[in-house]
Amino acid sequence: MPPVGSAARIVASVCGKSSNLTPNNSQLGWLKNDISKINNVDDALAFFNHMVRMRPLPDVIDFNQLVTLVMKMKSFSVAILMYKSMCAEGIPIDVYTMSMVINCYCREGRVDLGFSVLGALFKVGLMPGVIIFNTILKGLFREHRVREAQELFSKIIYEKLCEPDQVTIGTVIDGLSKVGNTRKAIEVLRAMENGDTKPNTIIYNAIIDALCKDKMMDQALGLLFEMIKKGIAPSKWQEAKKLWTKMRYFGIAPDVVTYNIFIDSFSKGGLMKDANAVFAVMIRRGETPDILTHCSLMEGYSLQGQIVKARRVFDAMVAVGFVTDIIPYNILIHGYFKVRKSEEAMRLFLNMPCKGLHPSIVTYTILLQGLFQSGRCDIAKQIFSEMLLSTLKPNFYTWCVMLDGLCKSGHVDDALLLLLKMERDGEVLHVAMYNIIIDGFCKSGSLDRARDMFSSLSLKGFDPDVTTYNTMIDGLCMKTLLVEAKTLFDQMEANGCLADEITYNIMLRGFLKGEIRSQNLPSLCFRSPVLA
DNA sequence: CTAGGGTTAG
Repeated sequence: MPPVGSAARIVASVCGKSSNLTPNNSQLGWLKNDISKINNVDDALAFFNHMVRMRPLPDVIDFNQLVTLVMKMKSFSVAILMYKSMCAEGIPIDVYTMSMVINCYCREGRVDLGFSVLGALFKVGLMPGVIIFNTILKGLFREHRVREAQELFSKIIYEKLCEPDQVTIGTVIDGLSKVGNTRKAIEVLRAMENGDTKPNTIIYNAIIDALCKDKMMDQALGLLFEMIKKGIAPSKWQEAKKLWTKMRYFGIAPDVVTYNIFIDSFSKGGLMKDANAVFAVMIRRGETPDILTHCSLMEGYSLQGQIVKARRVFDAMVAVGFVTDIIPYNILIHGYFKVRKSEEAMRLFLNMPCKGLHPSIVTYTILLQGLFQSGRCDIAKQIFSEMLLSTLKPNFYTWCVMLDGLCKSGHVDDALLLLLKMERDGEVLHVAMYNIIIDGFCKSGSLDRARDMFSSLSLKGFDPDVTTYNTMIDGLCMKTLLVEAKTLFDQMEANGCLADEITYNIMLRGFLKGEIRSQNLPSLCFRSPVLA
């Protein structure tokens, strides 16, 4: 953590004195008026700097309002800087200020620092209320610290740390749902239905969303096994429908979010008829579709390759001024690449700045992936180097797309060079990146290099994952090195890495293709979920 | 008149 003392000077040096938003205390209520006019972080910082220097000091509420504004702009680090500066300058702070700072830390994935502010809060004799506990609960779930979140929830209830409310229980239900523990989430919901704090729309939405996403998982698996008929309705989906019915029984109205969840889920599952049916219901019940509703429909059509329909939704969104965000662009660009219309995708990309929208790292990642897939790897490389000169930083997905694109376009050595450069530059690396290179080696006939990289993984501090093994086993099977493949398969299980459907498919295909009725085959068949 | 929970893109 940076030292606290110099924060005010940092603020002062960052913002300078160029702002035209200078406090003017000639009239009563000037401060709130001016704060409400601020619409960017620089002005907020400049205004904060002036407030700090005013005598008498503005009220703590004024400071809090400014911090609220900065948080709405998602500039959490700036809000934290303001808080530290206030502490250093001896400006009074209250529970509101501290709860916001705790939230800032939580939103940045630093719930640990949130706890330290909580400690500071106790130290100055303040007591956290239910809101602060809710914030911390959310922060724990956000960092997948489910155990600790559940423990805190228990403490809240059994040690009466505070009186839990709808938000407390909603946060817990949402957190459990998001890690796939819908069973437990529904348990909490049942308890709630019988308790004093009744569930509301938000709580039902959280579970319905989780159930819909489970349905997607079922569908994906079904597709993988090529066993499903269209319109399959797995158990989880029935559960979602039951909840939907139940909501109405309890007199809890579905809202835009509820409809969006269903539309999004149907769209992603390729069930556009159902998505449109829900859309119609939504309209009939007087709910207004929003940006997300349209994005979901657009994505649904895109995924189905119905780019004309997707474009129609996009144009309709533009017409009503809905396209204030890059996400619709990203979805449509992805859609054009999907139907191999890379020129139109590029055209959209180049047009974004004219609309005052700037491509994000996600846009670039979509673009690079599309260009590689359509065989235009020279342009991809060029755009990538241009991007490196901008302020956008490649993330995990971007790196993977680049490495994979280079490998699949026959530039395995360039991919390796890129990975080595990433190692040198201290990029955050992941075993998935090595898997891509290993696959590239296997597919380009350099099995030895694949083996070398595989065995060097542990030296670099990475454990092979199921994909690493699958890749290597596949490479060995391709060369009908079945004994070595089987050895690796056994080693995989011995190392506690569980084989998945893909592993079995690879093994079976390899052994069958090799026309070797190995003694291992019967046992493989028996254990394969495909044939079981 | 200031603090907390739900649905979008790679």
